[in-house]
Amino acid sequence: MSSDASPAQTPVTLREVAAAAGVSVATASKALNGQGRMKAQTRERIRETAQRLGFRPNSLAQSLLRRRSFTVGLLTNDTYGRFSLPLMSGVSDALVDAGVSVFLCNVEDDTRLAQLHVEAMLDKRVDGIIATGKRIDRHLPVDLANLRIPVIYAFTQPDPGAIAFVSDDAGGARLAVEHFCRLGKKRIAHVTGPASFAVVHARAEAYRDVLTEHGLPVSEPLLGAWSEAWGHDAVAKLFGDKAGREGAPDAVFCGNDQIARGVIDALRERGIGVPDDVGVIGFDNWQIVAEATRPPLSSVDMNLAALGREAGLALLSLVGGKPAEPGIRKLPCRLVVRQSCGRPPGG
Amino acid sequence: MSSDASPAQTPVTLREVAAAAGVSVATASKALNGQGRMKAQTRERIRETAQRLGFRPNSLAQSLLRRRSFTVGLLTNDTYGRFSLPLMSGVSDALVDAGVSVFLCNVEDDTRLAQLHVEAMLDKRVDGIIATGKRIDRHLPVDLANLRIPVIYAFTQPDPGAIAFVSDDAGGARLAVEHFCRLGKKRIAHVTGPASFAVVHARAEAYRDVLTEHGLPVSEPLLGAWSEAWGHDAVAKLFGDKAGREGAPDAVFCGNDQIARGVIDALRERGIGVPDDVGVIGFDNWQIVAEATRPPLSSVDMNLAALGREAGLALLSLVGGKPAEPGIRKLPCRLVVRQSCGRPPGG
DNA sequence: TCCCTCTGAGAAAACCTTTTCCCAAATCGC
DNA sequence: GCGATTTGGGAAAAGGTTTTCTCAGAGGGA
Repeated sequence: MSSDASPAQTPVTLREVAAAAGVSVATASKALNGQGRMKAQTRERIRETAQRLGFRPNSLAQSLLRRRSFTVGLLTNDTYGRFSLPLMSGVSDALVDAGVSVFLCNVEDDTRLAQLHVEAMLDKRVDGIIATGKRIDRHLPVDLANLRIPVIYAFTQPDPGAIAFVSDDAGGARLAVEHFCRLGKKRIAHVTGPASFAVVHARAEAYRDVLTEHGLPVSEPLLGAWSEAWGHDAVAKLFGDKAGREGAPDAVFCGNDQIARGVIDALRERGIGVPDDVGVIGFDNWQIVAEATRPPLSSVDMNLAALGREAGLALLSLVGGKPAEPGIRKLPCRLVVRQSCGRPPGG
Repeated sequence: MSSDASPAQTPVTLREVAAAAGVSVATASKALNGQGRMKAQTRERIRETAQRLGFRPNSLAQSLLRRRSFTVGLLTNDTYGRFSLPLMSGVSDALVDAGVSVFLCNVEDDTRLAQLHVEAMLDKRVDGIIATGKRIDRHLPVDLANLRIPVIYAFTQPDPGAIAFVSDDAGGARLAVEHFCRLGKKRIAHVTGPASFAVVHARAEAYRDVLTEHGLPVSEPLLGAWSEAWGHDAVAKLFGDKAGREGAPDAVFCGNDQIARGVIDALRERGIGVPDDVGVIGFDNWQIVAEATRPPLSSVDMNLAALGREAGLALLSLVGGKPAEPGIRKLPCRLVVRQSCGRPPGG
């Protein structure tokens, strides 16, 4: 019904609607926007005419007038990454209801390219920019500090005085280690990534804190690569020479899911049962990995989509003129329990 | 140098440049665009003024006038997918040099959401749309057939009469199987995904063709899920009851990298050597999986970034008014050789 | 001197919508 | 019946740029 959907070669304008309804463009505009005063009957006639002709206002013209384009730019250097994707999805989700579209710009680590994209976005009068990346402790290769439009940082290192949303890595680590404690694990090891990552230290510290709080022995975290291979090697270090398994860990908290997968595979190869002999928890909750491990991997989820949503809403609020306190907001992680961490003693 | 980069609260307009240079806006416009006639000295003075004030033309105003917005929409239903991402990257790469920005719209499988996004894009006067997805044999949940702007399909099922770019799955399968043949493999198996996927049949047929051409025995492809677990199970079926390994395969061509990973793990658990006893080749070349298998996995790459580039360039050409033949273009895959497929007999 | 052609630059329309101001007619109070 | 208010709707400016048209003056040829 409605919309004679003839493949109109050129979009119908307000002027045409007005002519068809026998009124001026001013009246037509007001009728469609619920502004101005006119007979209800006139308003209805104009509405029907617009509907019949399939009129849709030209967003470009509106933007020009309102100085508001209902577009935002999303800048990332994480092309293939699994971090920025859920985040983007959250951003988009928060914005679509406000009629805001998202320009996606991947800038790799190329300053020139980043500059190019930012200028293109400014020229197109985006209402704001969300900057995101693949690491919480690295800048994008471009300066967004004095841009005269609002900028929100998400999952990337912000400029000083800016507003940023990041995951609470320490909190996430606490979730994992405390879960082990609740399960009665006594010797909990931590195998994680390289020292060059800030999150490695944040999580390691939380790991130590929780163990101390519970009066458990703290063994130094094992730092390595973010890879399965390192998880494998770490098991050799943790369980290697021990005759029997006297002092060996009964739980391993891993810095990401790939390490966890390596750990689980290596444990199985040694005939050590997961989760009965040793519990394992990963980080990132990368579904496709977590569900492919045997048994399926319990993992800390950074709630990146939620983080993206928050960032989107914050930007929207800023664009709407509401001021906001600068600073870094840490959003909580959540523990997704599958089967690799073990069941409670009584369960 | 240049650009007194005061954090100007409002962008500088052509009118201000003109005033500062003591000319009319018309002259200023012509000076900056290399149009019209004027003294070289006048032109230069205007250029310098614009530079000094940091003038950048308002893209919205330009678009309104030119009826060309230098934006395109990228529609996908593959939020987290590893398919659409490289593809997007290729699209963006092809367009950025033309000053074209990309609206990314993820529509999941939600018709209402898709409709919403398409209308938002049309309202914003995108110059064209690229539709992509996670499957070559499925439509997006929205009709893009009569849109009065150009549409290109990439890695998704096109409407009839449209222009589409897809990977040549049969060709990709040939690459893999022929490689096995060159390595002297004689009993090549095929473990792949569910029958509901068109690519499963395309690849299986190519698999059969190549074996027949080489006079090798064809065993029926094993259809299952796209998962590691299925790769595991398939090995049981292929190598299971055989005492010794008389009739067992000496090579397995897998429908994706996860299946291949399952196959390799299962073979190792049985003490069967890869690649010496059995060669394995995967599909998709999902780097993070392919490089984590032991040994690293040889795999067929669909060249999705290149595919995205082609799609972007084709759209650009269409937007530029050049007509193009409708139809489906298949772009070649390439075989990425790592260590799982084996070395040539003489090597 | 007269007519013609360049040269250099400005005025104004166009793109499409929104909003402010304005005005004529109708209604109301008395 | 007269002034004051309300009602219904239009004219015009604004947003920033591009492009077409116009025009004054300068120079050239006869």
